[in-house]
Amino acid sequence: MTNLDLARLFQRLATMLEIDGANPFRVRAYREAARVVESQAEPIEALAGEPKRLEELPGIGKDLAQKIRDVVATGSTALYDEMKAKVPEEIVALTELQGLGPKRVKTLMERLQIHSRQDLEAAGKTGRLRELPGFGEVLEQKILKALAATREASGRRLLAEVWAVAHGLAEHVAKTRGVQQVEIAGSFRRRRETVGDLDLLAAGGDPEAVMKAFTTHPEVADILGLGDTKSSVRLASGLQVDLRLIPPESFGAALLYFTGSKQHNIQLRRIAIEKGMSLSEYGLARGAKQVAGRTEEEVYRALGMSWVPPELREARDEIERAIEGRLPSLVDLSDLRADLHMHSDRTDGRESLETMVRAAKARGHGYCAITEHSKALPMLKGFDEARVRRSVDEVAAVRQRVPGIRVLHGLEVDILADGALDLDDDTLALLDWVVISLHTRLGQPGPEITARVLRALAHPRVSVMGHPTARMIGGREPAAFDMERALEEAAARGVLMEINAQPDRLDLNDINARMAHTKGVKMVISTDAHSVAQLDNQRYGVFVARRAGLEKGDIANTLPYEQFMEALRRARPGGASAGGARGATTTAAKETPAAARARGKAARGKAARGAKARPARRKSR
DNA sequence: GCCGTTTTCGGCCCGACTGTTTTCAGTCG
Ligand SMILES: Nc1nc2c(ncn2[C@H]2C[C@H](O)[C@@H](COP(=O)(O)OP(=O)(O)OP(=O)(O)O)O2)c(=O)[nH]1
Ligand SMILES: [Mg+2]
Ligand SMILES: [Mg+2]
Ligand SMILES: [Zn+2]
Repeated sequence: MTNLDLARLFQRLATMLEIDGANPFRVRAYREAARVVESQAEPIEALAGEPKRLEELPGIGKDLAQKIRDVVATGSTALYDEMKAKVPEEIVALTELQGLGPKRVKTLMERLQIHSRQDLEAAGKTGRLRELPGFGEVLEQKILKALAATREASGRRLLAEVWAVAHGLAEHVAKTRGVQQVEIAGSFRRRRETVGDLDLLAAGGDPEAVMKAFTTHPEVADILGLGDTKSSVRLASGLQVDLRLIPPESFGAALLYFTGSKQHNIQLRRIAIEKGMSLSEYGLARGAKQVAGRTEEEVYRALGMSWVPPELREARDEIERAIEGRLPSLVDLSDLRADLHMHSDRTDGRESLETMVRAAKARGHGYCAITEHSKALPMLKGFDEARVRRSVDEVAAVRQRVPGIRVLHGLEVDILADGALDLDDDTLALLDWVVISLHTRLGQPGPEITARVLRALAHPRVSVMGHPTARMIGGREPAAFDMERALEEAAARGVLMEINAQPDRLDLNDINARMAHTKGVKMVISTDAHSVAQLDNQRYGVFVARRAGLEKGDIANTLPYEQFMEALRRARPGGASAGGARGATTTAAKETPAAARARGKAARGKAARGAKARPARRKSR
């Protein structure tokens, strides 16, 4: 049972308890346990086997720890079975409909024996909902409308998918007369990989005029709520957008509130209470006296801590660190100097190798790697050994034609079902940069795929593991290998891990990247671009890194070229890059060691020196 | 149900909008 499965069960149990009328704080405890379980990098299953480990998690005490152990062992726990008899599991999903919370769902269940969306729709269509206490005609219509909307239209979306519309709406609101400031807040500002809605914050202007401008935007299909300080709309695409309007003197406190996360807000508010104050979106106050509120910094400072970057506001350990002044100095997009995972039309990319290299250079990169697929993916024209040999000259030619950027001759080599690599060692030796990836047999059971990954990571020519789990957001589940062991192996062997920046991959994700960091693994942020436009996705990878709390020094492709190659040589003395990729048009006269090997010449000298300079780190395990 | 250099009991974040509530509960952010 994965952490996500466990979290979902406790989330469901919380709602069942809530519908049953349980103490709201008890309900909150179950929700909090679900959140904590979901945010753990290590499998809870494993922790459950060791004494006291679960109880060490915040928000999980004796009781919840035991219930988690029950679920891990048997798939359920007595309370869950008991609640299931009272509150059918299917009922829980009804609370996702707007306007239906635990109380009304309880009424539906008890008065009309409604158990499913179908039951609810039938009752609505025959006008039976409006009769119920706490219901009415308006709500009945609202429910019918919510039922008609597809799950997809109202579900979460990729951050990249809403990037443009978010900025468009913010600009629209900002143009309204009198409006002084507009920010996109919520999960968007925290750069979560998906967002449930958009949350806009504005200050200044006449409330009526601002709300009117907002709700009459051409994309707005439906107005869900309309007040003086807060309105909600649904766009034609189904995306919900909330606008909060606040006086300028409260803008910082409001931005803090509206950025969240909810749990971060609650923790800050508790600290305010401890200090004899009260925090809301209007400001931090001692009694009737405003203490802070114009800027976020002001509020954090008044609470005794430093400003927390939005990406870290997830109620993990950021408040503790902000108090102690131990917040990381997060990596920034402008720190990146390379893109080390790119495809061209030689395999499944859209543009030529030269076009991709020029585009990487135009984005300010000092070096890049071209990494076509290998032969395990014949549909994508994956390279076999002969094709790699021809590629050596193709890359050399591009180095000639595009001065000012170093080009690593790389490949994205498939990890075969047994953990062997898709190309022979002599061929791998032609490469400056070896990305290894899982693309096939992703459904292998945990032990099998763990062994497969560990074997692949142990290959001396490997530079980096690409999109490690192969998950697709909203699609494929992550491969079931033991990430902790894989990261330990990578750390011991100096293999890098990729943070793949494709908006629907983001792999490693923030949780795994955080664990990688604690294991001492360095990472690279790469776009895996199949077109020039996709080179701009790098920022989404940076967001993942920032959410993981990573600094510039944790990301290898922030290094200048020479230092990057030197670090690779040190970390991978037997590796693909042992000799260094010397090819660039500026030094085109010099042959790269890889190229030399390609023509059967010895390039032993440089590789050996690299190895001698610093032996491989080997961590005992 | 969790938690604790103020507590092992008694707190647990705080505010906006809606509809039917005949004075505010329910839901949501
Ligand atoms: N203090 C407090 N703030 C809340 C609460 N619920 C939401 N907020 C704040 C923090 C949230 O980040 C912000 C926006 O609410 P959303 O429901 O849109 O959540 P968020 O954007 O974080 O995630 P999302 O991707 O939309 O699901 O409002 C709450 O119960 N208490
Ligand atoms: Mg939101
Ligand atoms: Mg919202
Ligand atoms: Zn791939």
